[in-house]
Amino acid sequence: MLGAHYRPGMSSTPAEPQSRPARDRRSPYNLDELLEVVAHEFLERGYDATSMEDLSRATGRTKSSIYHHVSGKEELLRLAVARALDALFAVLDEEQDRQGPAVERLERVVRGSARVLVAELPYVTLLLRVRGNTEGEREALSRRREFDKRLSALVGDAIREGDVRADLDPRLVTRLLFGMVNSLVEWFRPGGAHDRQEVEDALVALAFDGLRPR
Amino acid sequence: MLGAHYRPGMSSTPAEPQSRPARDRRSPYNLDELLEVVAHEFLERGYDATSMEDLSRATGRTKSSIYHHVSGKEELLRLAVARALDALFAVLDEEQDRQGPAVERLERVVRGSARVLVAELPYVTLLLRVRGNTEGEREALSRRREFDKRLSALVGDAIREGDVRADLDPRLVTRLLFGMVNSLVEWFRPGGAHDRQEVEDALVALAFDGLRPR
DNA sequence: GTCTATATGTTGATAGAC
DNA sequence: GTCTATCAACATATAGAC
Repeated sequence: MLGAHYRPGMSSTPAEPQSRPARDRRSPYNLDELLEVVAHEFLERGYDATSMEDLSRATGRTKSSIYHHVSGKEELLRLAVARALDALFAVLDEEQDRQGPAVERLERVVRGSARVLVAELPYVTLLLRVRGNTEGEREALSRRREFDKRLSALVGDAIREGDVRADLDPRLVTRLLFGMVNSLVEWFRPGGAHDRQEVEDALVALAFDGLRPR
Repeated sequence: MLGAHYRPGMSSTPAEPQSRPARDRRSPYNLDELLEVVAHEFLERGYDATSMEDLSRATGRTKSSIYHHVSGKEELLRLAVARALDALFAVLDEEQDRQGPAVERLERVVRGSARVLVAELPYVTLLLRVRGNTEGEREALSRRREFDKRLSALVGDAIREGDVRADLDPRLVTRLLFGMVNSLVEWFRPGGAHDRQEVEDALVALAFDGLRPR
């Protein structure tokens, strides 16, 4: 049965003496390109189930060559999730010192987050799967909590200004709202059934006006 | 720093010759109890990062003893996620042959799903993290897709009956709605800041009526 | 049903030539 | 900056006594 009991490292060509890449996918060294391939591999099998051998194959370089550029597997994850966090914070920072009702800033943050999720899909997906096993992951979680706190404050402002219903706890609302936004990473794929704009609009429509026709 | 750089298997007592349990947590063999501990361990570190050695320690049994009852680590995951799937399908099956408007059945399914998520939190969380690495995981994903299909049909019915807005794609709405529901597993903890009923009500309020005051 | 002991392979990472 | 070769630690899983 195809793929049954497949485990990373259970190479299909065990005769191969070492980690020689199957084909030449190399290009002049470039961290961005390396991270792109690495993130893809981490997503496909999960971080822990992906071996440096897998990364070697996927990047068309030997393990040693990868170790020449980064300290190890953990740093690769750290670099990938930092990319996601930087992009997400950029959205918040842009709205931070803007004028206007909080509810409008909130809507723009929802749209901006959705756009970042789509634009940086692999990196954000990795970020959302981080569990805090290592120091690097715990730092990422800490930055995520800071992000969530600022979101919560924004929702709180919108409630106080009377543009968001006041019968629900702001922290609870924030969690559910961005739980919905973040769930995009579970199914959204570029070129899939729904395009970016349609998803963004549906997200805002559902979040602000709900399922029932008005 | 407590737990810094902790990795499974990096035992804090490396002098220990073998997998002897630190304390006696054993009880007459019981699959339910075993699964409960196992699910907890899988959640804490992730499935791949949890070794049989970790499970041995956590259950107060040796690895061999665990292998006496199950074929291996993969079967433990299979049993755990099957539990979640059975509970979720039970919710749908209960509504399946009920009368009344689809929108009311949809609300009950949302509430029922949220209740299952909370009641079977570890198992559902594991289910939602399954990526399809092994045959057992792929079977779980297949059952999940079947579940999502039935949800989508229910949303479609509610739209046709005019009780859910018709300007949004039913599949897209289903994904966002249950993305929000499923996001509970990321933060809900029994005894935490919010209780089950509050969360359930907020979920339904947000889903059906949205953030804006009516 | 639990244990001790061990087989067998993979893992992340390093040494050192080119 | 890439390679070949290799390591020590750890993984899943099994054998067989009690």
